[in-house]
Amino acid sequence: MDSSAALRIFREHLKRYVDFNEAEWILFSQHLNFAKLKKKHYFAESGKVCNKVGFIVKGSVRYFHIKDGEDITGYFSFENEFLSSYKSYLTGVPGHVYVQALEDSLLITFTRKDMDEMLNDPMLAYKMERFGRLIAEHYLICYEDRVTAFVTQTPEERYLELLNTGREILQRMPQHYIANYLGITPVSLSRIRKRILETVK
Amino acid sequence: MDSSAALRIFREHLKRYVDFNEAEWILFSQHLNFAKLKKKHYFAESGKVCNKVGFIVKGSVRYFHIKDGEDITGYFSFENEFLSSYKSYLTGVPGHVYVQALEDSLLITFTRKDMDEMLNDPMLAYKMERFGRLIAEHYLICYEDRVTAFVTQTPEERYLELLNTGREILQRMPQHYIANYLGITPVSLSRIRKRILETVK
DNA sequence: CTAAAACGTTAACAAAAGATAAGAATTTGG
DNA sequence: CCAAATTCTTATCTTTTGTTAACGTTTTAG
Repeated sequence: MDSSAALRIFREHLKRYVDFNEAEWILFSQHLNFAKLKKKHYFAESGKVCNKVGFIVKGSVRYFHIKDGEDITGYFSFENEFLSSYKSYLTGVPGHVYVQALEDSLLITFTRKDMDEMLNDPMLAYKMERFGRLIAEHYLICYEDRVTAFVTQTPEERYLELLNTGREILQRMPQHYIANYLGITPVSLSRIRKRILETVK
Repeated sequence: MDSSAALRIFREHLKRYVDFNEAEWILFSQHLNFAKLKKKHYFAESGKVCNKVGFIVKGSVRYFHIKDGEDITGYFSFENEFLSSYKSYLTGVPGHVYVQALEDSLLITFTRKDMDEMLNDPMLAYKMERFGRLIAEHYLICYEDRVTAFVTQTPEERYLELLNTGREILQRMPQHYIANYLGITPVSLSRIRKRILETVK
């Protein structure tokens, strides 16, 4: 895929959030970069400031933390989703999360510096504030739902819900990552799956 | 407390996010309402669309879900924080959460309709987009941290962290609400507390 | 192609959490 | 002021999860 095809995909996706006119789009796209992220390479690392946001044109990433020497997967992103170590990007403080490509991926990125320039450019400021608001609101809802699931559901219920709504995760992610994502160990998820199979029988 | 004192507090708090000039502030404040919410009364209810956001000048609220006839507390808000059934407010769809005053509370509120008017008013649009963006980013970070805690920490670790960072919750909320907030039962939290006390000895 | 790594299941045991109930202490709401 | 409700702890029992290790299968990387 070439850059212009990637740009088209990105622009199409952004229509959900903001409608840039031609002049605005030209200004905006001047601040965009294209990046290939090879499998297992990092978009963000714990202990480092993440100064950019990416949009996944092709590929996928996982977010993970390292605790007691073990890595624990907390989230995934796929095509047409954004990725960043958001807290670090937003606050400028080093993050605690690793964001790693799960396959060779194609990204469109912009830096915090570019975003600040756009937020300060009278030609773009309004649209960029709006863009930022709608993206943040979108992910706020995602995280709110996830917290609710942890508070109100058992691991088994969370897995059953994933069976209904998380096709992409189920199809594309190994089971031990999914277990972490659900807040349990891989062994425990294996048992839950067995339990469900026996109940269905 | 009278309305103008409440307004001053609100304006002071908003400076963290947006700096309104006098003309903007006059326009903005025309869209604000003052509301007293008596203890145990609801700001939002499951099954209903929540069409407003509030700012707590005085008081506190808890968010809870009802599952199998039991209520499960998921979150709290105190003075100088916003409250809403955000997903419902943002999407216009009925929410699944109850937001209830824990004490007689004083709120400043605005409706979704008012916010939309402001977002469409050329005099205010830019500042309101910015306001919305920064608020959403703030709560996005809160929820991201919370999800990370559920994925990477045990209930005991989450409680120990609350001991370090959650003074307000610990001091103002009964223990069984805190247990729910941590994703466990009240009985389990009581045991964790006992375990910690015995370890310290 | 092949050795190494990664993945998923299962087993056995320990640790933790859920469910239920009882009882004491505290708070509450007329 | 007082009865009722709430809150917290504790005990008992059951269920679930964590931990560790083993094993076969699949995937990966050189």
